[in-house]
Amino acid sequence: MRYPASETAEKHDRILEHAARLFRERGFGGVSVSEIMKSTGLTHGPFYNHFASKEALMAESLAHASDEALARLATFEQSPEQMREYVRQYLSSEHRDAPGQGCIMPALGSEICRAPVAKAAFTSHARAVIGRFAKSFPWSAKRTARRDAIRMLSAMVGAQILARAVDDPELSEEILDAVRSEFAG
Amino acid sequence: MRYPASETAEKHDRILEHAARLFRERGFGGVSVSEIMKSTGLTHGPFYNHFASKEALMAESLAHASDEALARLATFEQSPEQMREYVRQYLSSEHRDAPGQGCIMPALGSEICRAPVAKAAFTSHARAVIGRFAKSFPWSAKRTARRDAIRMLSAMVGAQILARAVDDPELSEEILDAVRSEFAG
DNA sequence: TGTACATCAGTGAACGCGCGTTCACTGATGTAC
DNA sequence: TGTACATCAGTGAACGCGCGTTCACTGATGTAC
Repeated sequence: MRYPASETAEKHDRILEHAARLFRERGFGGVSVSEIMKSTGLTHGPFYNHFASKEALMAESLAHASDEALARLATFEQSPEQMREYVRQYLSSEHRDAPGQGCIMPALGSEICRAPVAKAAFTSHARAVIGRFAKSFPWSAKRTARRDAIRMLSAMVGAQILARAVDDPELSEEILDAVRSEFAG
Repeated sequence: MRYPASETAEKHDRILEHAARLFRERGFGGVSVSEIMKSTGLTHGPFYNHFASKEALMAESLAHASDEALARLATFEQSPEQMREYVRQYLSSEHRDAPGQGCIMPALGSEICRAPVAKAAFTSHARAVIGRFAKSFPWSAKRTARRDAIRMLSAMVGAQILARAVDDPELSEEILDAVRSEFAG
């Protein structure tokens, strides 16, 4: 049946929101179109009224998660100390244990390497984050800020992946702590 | 039909070898049992003569790749300069472009986070690599060697994932170079 | 050494299942008059 | 303002497909005598 026009855009966003969370929690391959639609309270049929394919949703949900992440990052760019706090939160066990709300890079990194459709959104996200880090983090020298930003981002992403992949809670904490203390005291 | 007993163990190893390569290239979900068997020159049927399940193969092939990687690492532990060369090779575009022969951490990291069966093998691999790095890399202070080793491993894994996930060859090289120059001049 | 037979890795058809995607149909909403 | 009808997002059955896994069967190998 026909629905109020206002609801259509809202539903599109709701699908995106749920997809972005579920993909990060379980990976692209670990979530079906049906599950995503069910989690928004619909059947799987109208999915194709909103998206051309699952791959298109993957790309769009990545862009959506990127927008959200960059907006959140912006709230930390007011001061050097807040940027350190951002890094502290990134490398927290809370972030480790909630990939669904967290950074797309550790959550989907390995899969994005093999998903051509997803690479464009990932690339522009990575570029944006590197630029923001270079600009806002209290580096010792402006000249090497960009390089330092890349080093920090690499360490943050790697640490979060290792911390999540590891079986032993103590080792997991040790990994987070090692990188946290390097950049955020 | 029955086959010479000597061939059985050899086939087991060949399946492991091909699985370890294919999983790293395409992810656990991106390779079917049939494909793995076909690539060893067999049909899919006898797979279950060798392994209890696909999950069991995932775990065993991870352990196999870990053994190989640690043996390779050992050949670089003769001198500090060789350890730097190891890092240089890890962060090379050759490694980036050949995940099938490369490190399991960037290749399967995100997926291992969600694959309980794979975490034990991953953990013991990570622990071993951290220990070797701490012992053999020319750190400025022995007291902080372990922490430094974790930082370096995190940055290496993160950089390789970012370099692979990124669409733009220039940015990809920049990421590898930033971390390479930090640890290996 | 030669023969008869049990073994068991490999074959390939078949299983149930869930996937991404399609489509004929429904019926409240928005619109034309 | 009231009525008739076209619209189109949602429904849910159905599609072909490939997956992991099973199993009755095959036949060269290894073994018992």
